Amino acid sequence: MTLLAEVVFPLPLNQSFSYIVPAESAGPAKPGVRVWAPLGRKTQLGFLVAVRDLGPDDVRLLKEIAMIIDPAPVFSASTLALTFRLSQYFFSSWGELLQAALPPSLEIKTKAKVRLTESGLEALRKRTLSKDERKAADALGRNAFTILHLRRTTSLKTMAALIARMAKKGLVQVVEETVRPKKIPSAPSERARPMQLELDFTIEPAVRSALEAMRGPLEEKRFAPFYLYGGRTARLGVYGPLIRKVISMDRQVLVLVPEMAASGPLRESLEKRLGETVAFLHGQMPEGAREREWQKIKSGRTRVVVGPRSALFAPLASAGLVIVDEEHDDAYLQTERPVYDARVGARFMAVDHGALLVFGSDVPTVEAFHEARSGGYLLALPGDDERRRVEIVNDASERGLLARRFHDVLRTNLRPGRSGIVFLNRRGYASFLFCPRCGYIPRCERCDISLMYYKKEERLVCRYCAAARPRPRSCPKCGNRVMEPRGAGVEAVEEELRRLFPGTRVSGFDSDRVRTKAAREKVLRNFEGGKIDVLVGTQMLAHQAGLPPAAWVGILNPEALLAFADFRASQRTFQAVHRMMRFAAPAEAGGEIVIQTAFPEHHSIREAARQNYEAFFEQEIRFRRLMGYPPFAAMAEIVLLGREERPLAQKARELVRRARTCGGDIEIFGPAFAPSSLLKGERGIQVILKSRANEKLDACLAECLGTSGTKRSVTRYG
DNA sequence: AGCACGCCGACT
DNA sequence: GTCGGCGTGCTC
Repeated sequence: MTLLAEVVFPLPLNQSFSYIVPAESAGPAKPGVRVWAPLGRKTQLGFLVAVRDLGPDDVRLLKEIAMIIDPAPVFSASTLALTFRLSQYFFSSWGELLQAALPPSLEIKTKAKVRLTESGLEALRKRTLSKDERKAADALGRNAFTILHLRRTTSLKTMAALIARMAKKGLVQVVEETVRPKKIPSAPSERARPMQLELDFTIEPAVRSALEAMRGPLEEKRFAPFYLYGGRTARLGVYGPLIRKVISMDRQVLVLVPEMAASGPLRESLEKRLGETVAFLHGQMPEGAREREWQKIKSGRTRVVVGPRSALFAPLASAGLVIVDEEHDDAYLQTERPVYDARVGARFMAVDHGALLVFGSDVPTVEAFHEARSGGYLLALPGDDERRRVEIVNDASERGLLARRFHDVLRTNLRPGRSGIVFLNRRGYASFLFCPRCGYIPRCERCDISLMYYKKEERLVCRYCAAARPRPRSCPKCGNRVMEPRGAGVEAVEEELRRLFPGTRVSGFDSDRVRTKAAREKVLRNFEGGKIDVLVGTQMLAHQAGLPPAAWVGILNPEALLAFADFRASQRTFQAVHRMMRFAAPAEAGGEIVIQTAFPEHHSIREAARQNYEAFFEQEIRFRRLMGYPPFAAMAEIVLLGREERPLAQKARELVRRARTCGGDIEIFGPAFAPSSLLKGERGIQVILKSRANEKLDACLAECLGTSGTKRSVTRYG
């Protein structure tokens, strides 16, 4: 009987390919081994995911696997299952997800090397080469080098272009060489290091009852979800004993955190509480360190893993507990390929391992809070948000950039030792220029959105494709002599602050001006050191961790986030305001917050200011129910991408036609132009599908997206 | 993602 | 008249 192998590749393809397993390779041909297999005209690295017998459907000519790389599987059955489920759910490539789950020592990298061809050597002998070509050819000789190496040895800056030209003429050949993975020294086989154990003597009743609630499923080793709704301190008070219990049962623990920066303190405090080392896994760690952590987890020497979303792929043999801390954070969603949401992955994993799934946050997503409450697994803990003194200023009837009341607050606060922060989520000087006579607004030709205005550089810049051009002196349409800036950005706020309060040390913090990590740190150090009176920043500043509490915080127009046509706009606004408010010192320490907005009564802004999540939730869930949005429905947004509108529209119509065949349970919105083209110079047409049942939506998505090879993105909600 | 096949503009 | 642009479709 001929054996067939199903192979997936780390390419953006979501399908598997069947290959014949050579008779002599039947032994190691197990799911989870890496293989080399011919695909098209190349031999590709792939992952064997299943073995089966030749069936009657295999009528096409099958190729043979070229080589089985590993003598034994490098992926466990549970890693295969997890990545498979994620690929199904998010329509991402299984192969790319498996690639993400590989330890550094097993990653195969290719390096492009350049070699002179016979005709290249002859041309060198006959001296028919140009000056630069000759330099490259001399450097090459009979060897193969990388372009980087050639650039260094010849000091020709445009080496890449030169090589491309020479390759076209057939003078050189570019070959992909697989680089043997460096032998990475394995970790010394130390036992888990005992550490100073910090014990909590004050176990709150709420913590005690939360632990009590989780005991049953934990001891029975069955899947059960829980949501710890409460402050960080209280959550940690639950995580600690819970993790200890799981360890004592000889099972492993995965703790997911939103960002790398946030995981340091959590890891330390866990180590203190647990009295043993905690593994830390992050994609941006140096390879050696990542490999060592990986090996420690794999061997079972460390039983607790902390990391951001990619830590989901840590090689845990038997997880008894999966924690997703700060559940509300968008960083759990990987928006680049392969697209997946670690919160969904955490659930798949917990189900697969029969583990406890614990979410934690004091500002949960509306969906998760609702699910937890109606599913009876919401555990309320004490909050630890200190009270903040907040004032909301209505700027609907104000003329200037800063409302008078906002101005007053600044005046009383701008004195030595009271540094503050102003948040405004708008880069540049103005979001666009506007002709007051004819209404003309300069737009980007490629992206068809208005161009941002940078005053100092006197430039207009596209926020998507970064294309820039000088600002027009007069209106290009009607010749009017003035173009007015509209939609003030951080630079305009800085200018205004300097004008109103001369001598104030104002510094900006946005992606345009603090590009590098070093620049960011320098500004933050200066702010900490009291060398900056006012720091004006965008969302980027709001995502910085570890700043000392500011004496005052000004939040300018957070309602801008509500303008997005997205059912989660309110949630986003609430979260953003909440996040920014945390930069201010608590009221009892003299901290002050002022929010300037045109929508002072909007629940997302008002309740964030009152630090009342539950009141926000009650209002938001009513809206979601009324509109039939998640969590009362499952939604998916499909964006078809392409350069030309016509074929896109054609495909969108085809997609809608297919969606209609799925039955009346599916609501279809669109096709419509995707708001603000997502990719540089491309157009997007979107179709939104909505259904009461997630499974129905699943089936319909499969129907709509099944085989079409069009460029697209799929986002799922609920 | 690559890579080949296939139909419309600037050139020997 | 060709060379070559990248739009479209396939890879077991």
